[in-house]
Amino acid sequence: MRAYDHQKIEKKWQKEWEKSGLYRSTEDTSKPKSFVLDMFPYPSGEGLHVGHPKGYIATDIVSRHARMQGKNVLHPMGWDAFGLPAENYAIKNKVHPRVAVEKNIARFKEQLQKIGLDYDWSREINTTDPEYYKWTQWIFLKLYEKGLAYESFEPINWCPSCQTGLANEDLDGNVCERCGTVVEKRPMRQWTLKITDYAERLLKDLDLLPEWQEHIKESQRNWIGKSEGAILKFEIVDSRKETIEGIEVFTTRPDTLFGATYVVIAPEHPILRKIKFTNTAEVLVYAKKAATKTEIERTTEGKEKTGVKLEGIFAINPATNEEIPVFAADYVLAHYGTGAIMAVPAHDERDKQFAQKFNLPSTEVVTDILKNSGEFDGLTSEEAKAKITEKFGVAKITYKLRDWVFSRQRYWGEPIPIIHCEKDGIVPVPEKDLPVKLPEVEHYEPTGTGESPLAAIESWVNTPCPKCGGVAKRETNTMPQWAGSSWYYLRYMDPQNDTALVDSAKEKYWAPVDVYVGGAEHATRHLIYARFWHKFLQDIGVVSTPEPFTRLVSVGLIQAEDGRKMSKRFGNVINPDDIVETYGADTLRIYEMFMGPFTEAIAWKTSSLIGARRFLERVWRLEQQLQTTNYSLQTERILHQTIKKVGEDIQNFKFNTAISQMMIFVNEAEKSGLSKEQYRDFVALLAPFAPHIAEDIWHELGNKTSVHIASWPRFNEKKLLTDEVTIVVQVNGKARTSLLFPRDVAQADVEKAAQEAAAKWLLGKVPDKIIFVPNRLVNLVLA
RNA sequence: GCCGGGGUGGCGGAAUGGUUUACGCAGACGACUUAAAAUCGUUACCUCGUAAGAGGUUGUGGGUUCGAGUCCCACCCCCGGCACCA
Repeated sequence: MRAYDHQKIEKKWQKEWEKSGLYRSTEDTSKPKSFVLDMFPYPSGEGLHVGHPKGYIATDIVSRHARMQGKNVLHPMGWDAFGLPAENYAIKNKVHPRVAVEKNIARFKEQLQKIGLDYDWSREINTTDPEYYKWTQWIFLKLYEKGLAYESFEPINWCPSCQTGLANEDLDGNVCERCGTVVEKRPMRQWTLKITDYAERLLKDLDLLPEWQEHIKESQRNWIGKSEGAILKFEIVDSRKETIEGIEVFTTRPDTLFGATYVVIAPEHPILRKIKFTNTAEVLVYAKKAATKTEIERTTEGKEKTGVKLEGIFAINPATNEEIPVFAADYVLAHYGTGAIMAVPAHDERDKQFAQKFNLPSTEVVTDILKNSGEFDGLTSEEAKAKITEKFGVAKITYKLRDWVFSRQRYWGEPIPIIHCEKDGIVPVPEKDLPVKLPEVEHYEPTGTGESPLAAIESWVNTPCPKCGGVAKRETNTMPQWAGSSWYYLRYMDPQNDTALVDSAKEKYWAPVDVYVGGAEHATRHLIYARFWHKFLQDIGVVSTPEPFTRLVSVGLIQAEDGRKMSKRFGNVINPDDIVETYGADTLRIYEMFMGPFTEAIAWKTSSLIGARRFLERVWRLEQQLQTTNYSLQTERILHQTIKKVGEDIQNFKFNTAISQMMIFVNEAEKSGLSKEQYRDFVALLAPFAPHIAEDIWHELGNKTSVHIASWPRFNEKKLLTDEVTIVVQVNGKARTSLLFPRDVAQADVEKAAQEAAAKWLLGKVPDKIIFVPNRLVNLVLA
């Protein structure tokens, strides 16, 4: 018998597949399409560890299965190579980011190819390729044209370690997601994208995505943070009761208006600098102090409320016409709602704490229904919300989602295609001049000044104004890490096109992505940004669907054997190259898919890996069990069960149970023998999981073309069932024994036999009731 | 605090309301071998019992049902998202 030499086999078939272009995708409109996508990696310097390929193996199985079902498959791969990880690596290792990225990509690609993934490498993309980022810049110009990209000067999150501004999405709480440093607030000029214009669609269209996992949709809902409420206007009066100003508050509880006993304004609110009160100096000191507090201080002070009363003025509760005091306090956030609230201590925990500290009155106005609320007494909260809003204000919806801070003061990113002209102000780079290429620089370290290192390259910065030809400078900020990944799936459809982002016929054929697999950590980052850009691209006619990804499956992390994250820092990294070398790519693939449910996090265990290898060796040895004459009916039945289950399980990403069913088949085939046809069908089922060994056996069985373009085996419904069934005999719901009957045996026959078999437990009594479940069980019930 | 997902042998895990622990890892015993590895076979939830067997068991406590890991109620614990967001 031939030995199972995984190294020889895997090398041989990988070469063969590449030579024959087996996995090339074409726009073959005669066939149904299947676009299977992985979140593309950023090529870090550490190379892959065994956790990375888990998702790629899954999409590989799904795409191979689709191909065998006669679908036209697009399963591409590329590199998300701009951004902080690549740049920080480059700085640390003192190599140019471009050089580092090229090297890392080569390494990643080599590692991926060893695993035998069916990527169409002719469609490989790289976000740092000018031919690619030309279109990232083009999208920015379109956003600018539509008023969705704007310059702003608001204080934003600044990472003192990465020395750049960040978007809210780049934070974990109040630390930089990349480096873990606590961020500061820093006012600076920046480019911002108006994602908030799309908040409602991003939220509502989650309903168009029944095939997304609920927790991802839930994260996005939380992140968008929609609140429905009202804006109510309170007059501000001085001590002579003369109106000096009005202030708007936002509330989700307009029904509690009669219980509003004071008003709180955020310390940053401009009205504090506009109106006069007797203790202006004290208030401004408080405001200044609040502004310098970091988020950490504001939230870790035990939520002890602080604030200062605005002396000499009052607000008028529009419902009660009572004069109520006004405070500045930092528990009210300037950037949410209107930056001011009506405080209802009886019905809000925070207001209650503040009221207790400052000894303020509290009026209960809602129990089951409204009370102490004048004409609204007796209404339910829901009724009162509508009526009070109507009478005293306007309905208003707010979102927690903030506009996307889109500029980075770093070198390694797409240049923002904008020119600042002394005369014409902001002038977009004309489309024909794209791409604006990232220039070569000697020093690419961040400057920390709020300018990117590009600002120092005068020959690049100084450029004539496209409009007037006069003196102008280029925008020197670059785009964030997430820009290139916000639309890359479209480029795979048409990677070489230099006249359009994507040919519309190709887009109509491939879109949307059928299955998208990647890490759950992208729920509120990449996946929100990509949905935003996609909707924008739909609005300008580039794409034809409302959502980019029909189905989203998040891959569960593979942790190190010690239960921690696999990281060079902990010295617990397992390199897939070593596993491929020693056990083979097919073993690695089977093991990773067999470990447990695909979406769950799970610890790597090298000692369990051997089970996957043993399984493949037993598959290999089945050749010895081949029978030329009569074949086992048992084997045939389990084969058909296996065909059914493996097909269904692949659809449902239940690879672990698909593999265990294949193991059950092998156990049976070893015991009872199998025919050549049965072996052939089984190898076809195995092919998506272990493509090399399957291909090798397939050819050994005399097939001349690849197993990977063979037809997926069909099962016969009639062959799934046994002729005999085991019927469980229960007495009072407790299993006592079991009996063998022909399938579909009559109830009366079973009842009779069961009572005899269970005589011992019936104690001579006759059952009061008999429950019969055909082909499954009989339950003899004694009262 | 709000929301989402979980809790089953020594371990990873399976299980349309119908014999809990499939499949695999680790273990024990046996076969083959001069020996070991590999391979094959047997065994294996817990308690009591020499055994035949009996009883118990899916985080805890209730409920529905002939029958509950699965459905309902309450609680405990773990993982994830949001969070002074009005």
